[in-house]
Amino acid sequence: MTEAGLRERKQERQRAELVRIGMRLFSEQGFDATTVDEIAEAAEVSRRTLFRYFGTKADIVMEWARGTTAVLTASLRDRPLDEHPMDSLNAVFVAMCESFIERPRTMHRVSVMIERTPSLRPYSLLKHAQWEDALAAVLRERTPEIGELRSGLLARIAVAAFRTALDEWMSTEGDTVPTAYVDRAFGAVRDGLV
Amino acid sequence: MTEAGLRERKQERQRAELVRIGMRLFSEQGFDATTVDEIAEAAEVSRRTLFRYFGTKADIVMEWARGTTAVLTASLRDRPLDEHPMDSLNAVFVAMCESFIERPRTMHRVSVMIERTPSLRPYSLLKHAQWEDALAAVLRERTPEIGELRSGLLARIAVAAFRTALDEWMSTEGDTVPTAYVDRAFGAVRDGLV
DNA sequence: ACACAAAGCGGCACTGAGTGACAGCTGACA
DNA sequence: TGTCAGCTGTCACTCAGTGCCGCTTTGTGT
Repeated sequence: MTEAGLRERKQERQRAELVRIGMRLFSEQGFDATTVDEIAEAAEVSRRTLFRYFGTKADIVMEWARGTTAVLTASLRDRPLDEHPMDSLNAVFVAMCESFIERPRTMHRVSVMIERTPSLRPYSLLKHAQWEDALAAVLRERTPEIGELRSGLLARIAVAAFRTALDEWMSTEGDTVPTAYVDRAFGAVRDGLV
Repeated sequence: MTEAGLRERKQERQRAELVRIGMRLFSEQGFDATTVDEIAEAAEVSRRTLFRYFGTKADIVMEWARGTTAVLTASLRDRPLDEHPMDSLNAVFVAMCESFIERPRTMHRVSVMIERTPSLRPYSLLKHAQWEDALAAVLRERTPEIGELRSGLLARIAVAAFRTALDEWMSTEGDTVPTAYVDRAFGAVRDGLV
């Protein structure tokens, strides 16, 4: 049994290709207007095969979203262990914003598109729920004694802060990346909003 | 044009009846295992008519859930103004739980059905987002000087606390209503989780 | 080089959700 | 009581998702 055989790598490429083609068609024609058959045909696989890679059509979008989750969790794993978890989470979201620092307008346009398009709303929320679960898991992995309740709360409150910050920022022109808004929201949480 | 004609009242009753029957079947057999035809047959309407009342199968669950938003906002409006907003929100969620105090097992079964059925997840998140928006709006309506940031954060953190509490409670047998879990989650938030 | 087993793949047929069109019925109102 | 808008059921269709089966590919042992 080879560690990373030809088969596995081929599958990974195929999977990535399907996501790429699917996301392109979705953004061009809309999610509902794009059929699975179209994606399968464009990727030159059978419909049945596509459903072996992705259980549902929405899973293609979720696979794409998983990329952002991976960025966040990797970033959180890099934070010093003696830092307060909420400060780590603050830093993680700020870092994500800063990765778009060269193209603030693009980030603004995409954010508004995703958050303010009604048919896309459920997927955005699904993505945020994915963030919450993944971040809570990393918190427990870093300090197991933190517990389910505390890790779950911290992750959800952090995502809540980010969503609130993004909400404010989306009402602006978006000439700059929303780091200041994120810091302000986390600051409000820290300063005993409670 | 009569204010509340026979037709309108008949429709309202029909609509409520469909929700009642649908929710009963969903909680008995699960959401995916229940077909629209079953619900239609049990309610003695045609499949097509059911789809005129509810655009999708999930809308039946959403209609049921919509009631909860109204309950929450009404409950929040009744809280004393000198109470700390987070305490008001805590009380509001506890009150919602207590309204199910006679049928804790039913609440447990329905909660698990809604939260743990993958195809229902987006709708559950949509419902929570609806709660957040509605509760934030009531907070601003009660004390306009609270501002967008603070009201948004408070509402989202409250819903985060409730979701975390519900998550823990759903892992139990559900012999009792989750009031204790809710209080514990809000307590953790209050006690400077941050 | 050859054979073999396992896994992936495509085709087919099926169920269930959701929709458009059309025809029949019924309640509101003059 | 007749008229008509609006509700209802029937039918036929598209698309998502699944089980089954036979074929092909690929990793592996001899």
